[in-house]
Formats: sequence, C-alpha cells, structure tokens
Amino acid sequence: MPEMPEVEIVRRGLMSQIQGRKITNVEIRYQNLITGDVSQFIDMVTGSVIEDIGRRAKFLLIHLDNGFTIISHLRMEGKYRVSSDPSMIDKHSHAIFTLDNGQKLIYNDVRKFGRMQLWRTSDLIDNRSIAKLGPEPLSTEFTFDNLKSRILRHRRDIKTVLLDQSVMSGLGNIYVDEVLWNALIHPETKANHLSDEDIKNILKYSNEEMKMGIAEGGSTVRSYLDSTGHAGHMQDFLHVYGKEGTPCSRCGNNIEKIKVGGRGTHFCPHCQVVK
DNA sequence: GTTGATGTTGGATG
DNA sequence: GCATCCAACATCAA
Repeated sequence: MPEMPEVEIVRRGLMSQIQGRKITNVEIRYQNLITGDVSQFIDMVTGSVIEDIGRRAKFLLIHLDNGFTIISHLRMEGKYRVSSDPSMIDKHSHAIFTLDNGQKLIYNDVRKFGRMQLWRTSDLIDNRSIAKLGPEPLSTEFTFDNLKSRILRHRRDIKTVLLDQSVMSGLGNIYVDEVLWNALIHPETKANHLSDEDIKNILKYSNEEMKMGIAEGGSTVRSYLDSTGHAGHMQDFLHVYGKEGTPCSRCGNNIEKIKVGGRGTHFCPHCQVVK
C-alpha cells in the first residue's frame, strides 16, 4: 500500500486517535512481525504512553514516554485501525494494542510483509533502516544540488534509482511513474544521462505529487485505507499508473506498461523518450 | 489448477 | 561499493 503520502495520512489519523493514550496490553499474533525479541517488545511497550507519532519517509515512528520508539513499516499492505469493534480483528490482525480508553489499535497485514521494531528514541539515527534514507520531498535537505549529486552517481535506469530509498526517499511505484510522466523523462533513461533541467523537474514534481497525495488523502488503488477506514482520492488524479491502453491526457497516445527493474512501469511513449 | 502480478525492503550473490 | 535477483506472503485475475 503505502508510499510517503499514505504513511503521512496514517500518521495524522493516529495522532488524533491515539496520542496521549496508555497502552495497557499488547498481543503479537505473528511473531515475525517484530524484528528483535518479541517478549522484550511486549514488556517495553505495555504500560507506556504514546507521546507523539512521527514519520521518516515511509517509516512511522511511534514515540513512547519510556524513551523508546516503535519503528513501524507497513510495506505493501500493512494497515492500522483504531476501533472498539471486535469484528475489526480477523486472521490478518497480527498485533493488537489495547488502549486505556477501551479502544484497540489493530495492525492488519494480509501479506505479512510489514515490520515493527523497538528502538531507543535518542538513537534513532543509528538505526540501519533510518540511517541510510536519502532526503525526502518537502524537506529542507531536498535541494537541487543534493539531489543532482545523488542521482548522477548511478548508471541504472532513473526509475530504479528513484525507487532506491537511499538516493531519495518517499517515492514508491505509483508516484515515481507519475513524477517521470510529469517530468517528461522515460523511466529507462540512465540516471547519469539526466540534464539539470531533468533534475529540476524531478525535484519539482516529487514535491508536487507528495503534496497533492497528502491533500487527497493518499492513493487507494488496491487496498489502502487510513486508520479510520477511509480510502484516499489521489487515484482519481493519476496520469499513468494503471492507465495502460488509455490515451495520455497530454498527447493522446496510448499509455504503455513495461517492466523496469522488475517493477510494473507505466509511461507515455510519445511524451517520455529516452535521450 | 497454474501462473504471474501486486503502493516494499533487505539480504545474498556476482 | 554497485547492480541484480530473490525472498518474505496472500489474494486476485488471466
């Protein structure tokens, strides 16, 4: 499911729903959900208060009042849901946090790809997953010079490079296709062949797409729902993702779908030409 | 029934 | 270090 905008929507939802709540009980039904020692995770989280919820790229950071943070990644289909309705719990509910107001924070994940781990809040920057992340759109570090030097280091296809979270972070398979369509760049263009103009466009449209994705509540193309169970609307504004065989909204040529770096890739063969 | 694809990341292998 | 391949898993469509 989630790229940066979807994770941000989940973060905002959780902030209004569970910030300040005490976690009175923790149940982990799928042991591999937790990276590290499961019983230690349960011990440390039980009885703590949720102080704040942050985000770095696609990682949710649930800050507890005991100096620890739950680093949570939803991967493909992870979902949080806050509810007191027991029917919200099913065979795909892998973690259940009982809160002091009687509600439960339920983590659902059909494909079981998502992961959580506990990390000392003051040492978050040392976490391997967090440490390697490149700058994300809408942040102060996301500048032309920084992005240019990071992209030009690579000779892989630009699509693959933009999906590499150590180059820049936040984009996933949907938004990267949209950014490249907006920027008029063919997804198989070699990264080190890009012009300053191309880099400027990647910067500009990454910011725009992330901003719009957040404003529209995220993209729901398969299964994404926020923590209140609502779908997003960004899917109504996509130009290429999932549009194969339909006319490009800019030039009228049919959108094509190919494989780039093993990922389904949508682009307009007329607007986006390899240089 | 079988095969392939699905908003991701990280580990193994050259 | 860099690039590529595959695994983790369940479901749905062709």
